[in-house]
Amino acid sequence: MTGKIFIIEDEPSIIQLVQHNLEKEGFVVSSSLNGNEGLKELKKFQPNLLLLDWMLPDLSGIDVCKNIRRDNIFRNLPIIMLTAKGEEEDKIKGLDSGVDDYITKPFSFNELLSRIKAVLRRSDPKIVSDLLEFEDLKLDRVEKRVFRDKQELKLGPTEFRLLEFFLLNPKRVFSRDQILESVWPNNINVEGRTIDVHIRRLRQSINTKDKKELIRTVRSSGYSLI
Amino acid sequence: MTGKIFIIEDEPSIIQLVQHNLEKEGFVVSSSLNGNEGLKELKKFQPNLLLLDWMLPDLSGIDVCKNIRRDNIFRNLPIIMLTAKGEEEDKIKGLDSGVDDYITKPFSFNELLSRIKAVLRRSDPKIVSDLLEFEDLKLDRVEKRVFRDKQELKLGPTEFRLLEFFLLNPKRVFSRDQILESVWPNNINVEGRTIDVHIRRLRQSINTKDKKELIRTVRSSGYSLI
DNA sequence: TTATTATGTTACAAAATTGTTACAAACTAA
DNA sequence: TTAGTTTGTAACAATTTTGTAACATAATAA
Repeated sequence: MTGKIFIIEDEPSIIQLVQHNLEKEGFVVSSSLNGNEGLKELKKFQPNLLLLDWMLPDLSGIDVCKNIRRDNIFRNLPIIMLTAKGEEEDKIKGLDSGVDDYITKPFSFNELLSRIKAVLRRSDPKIVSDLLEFEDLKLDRVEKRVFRDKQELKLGPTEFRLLEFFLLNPKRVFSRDQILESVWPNNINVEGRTIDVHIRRLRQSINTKDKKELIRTVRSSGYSLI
Repeated sequence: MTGKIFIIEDEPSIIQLVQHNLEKEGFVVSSSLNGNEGLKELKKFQPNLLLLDWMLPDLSGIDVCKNIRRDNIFRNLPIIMLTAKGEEEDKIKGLDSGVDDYITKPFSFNELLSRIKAVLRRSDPKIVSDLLEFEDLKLDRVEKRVFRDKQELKLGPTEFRLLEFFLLNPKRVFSRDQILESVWPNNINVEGRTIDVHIRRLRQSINTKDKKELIRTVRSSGYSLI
């Protein structure tokens, strides 16, 4: 999961929720609170998919949509429309607005995620791959398996989640706090050197002999894949 | 059941329901919300069967159907039309539109499934095979019999459904919740270690001596066939 | 250099997860 | 009905995983 998703939605709480969860899934996410600004940002951001609210303070979602469909570059940008329940569902359907899917609020994040995956699978199957790769490392999120150069590695649950986390943003340095928040279950608090020890365990698991170190320590900052 | 099914239908809730259940049955599924886009996607997706809504925002189902029947490659694509109740039933029947079957909304999923199977059985009998296989394991869904390498195994009802479930998605890791939802009858709630015990029973039944273990335990995640 | 701080490494007990067995209740077939 | 299956759950055993402390080593600053 490595695509870019743009959100145009005027409710900050929804953006907050969706953005945070999508980033956890490995997407790069950006957003705007209104239509006009959104259209501008869109071109800079070059997303693989757009989440578009139906009711916006300035333009309507439909206007934005039409605008995009006229554009040469973004004509084929997949769009998922967010609508409040009962909110002119008929209009959305009736109008040939070129929306790829729509979902009515309130929705669960998992429901949204599965639709995003479905739409992306149609437009660009590479993006929704459940296989994370980095150098000679492969992690299969469906089968829960990890390979280094053909050879399967045996990781514990936390080691697996930790590696999965790093693979979603290779090369990027994460602080211990960031790692904690993303890898450990919510409202669990571990303290002290716990993460260091888990890093050590992960290192031991993936560093088969005569293979180069893949986890870099950035002193006083954190760790990263390299 | 290994075929590909494409859906053209403008109500996401119906797509959601049908897609989810068809995938449970082992089909690969993709969809579009309108006729024009659907026709394009169709060619990329190369389905074995098409579920086509009668009322679409742009083209009518009939238009789509005619369009397909003119196509050289998809001339013989089996099509099942979905219609709202009383919605011009006569026309559909009367019209020689080249539809293979139709079903009126609302319909039960099982009703749809049996029609799909019937149509597929005519067009491509291999696809509706009721034989699930994995390595040296064979499960016959019609005769309700299981073989491991020629030798018949005797499974209890729950063991059978459990194995059937795993065979529909071999290698994939399922959580206990997912297993519960798919294998146990709806709104039944079992709790605690029930699933683990059933897994143990299934293991005992299929692990004839000197055969390798086929069910993998993924700690903190669930189980999978392997 | 030395002092200080951050990270690596090891060990271990507690906690969590899974395997296994047994058994009573529910269900089936005859 | 009765005899035989099947099912859910509890109880206990075996195993793995986890967090933390303690000590070693490396990096940095003074």
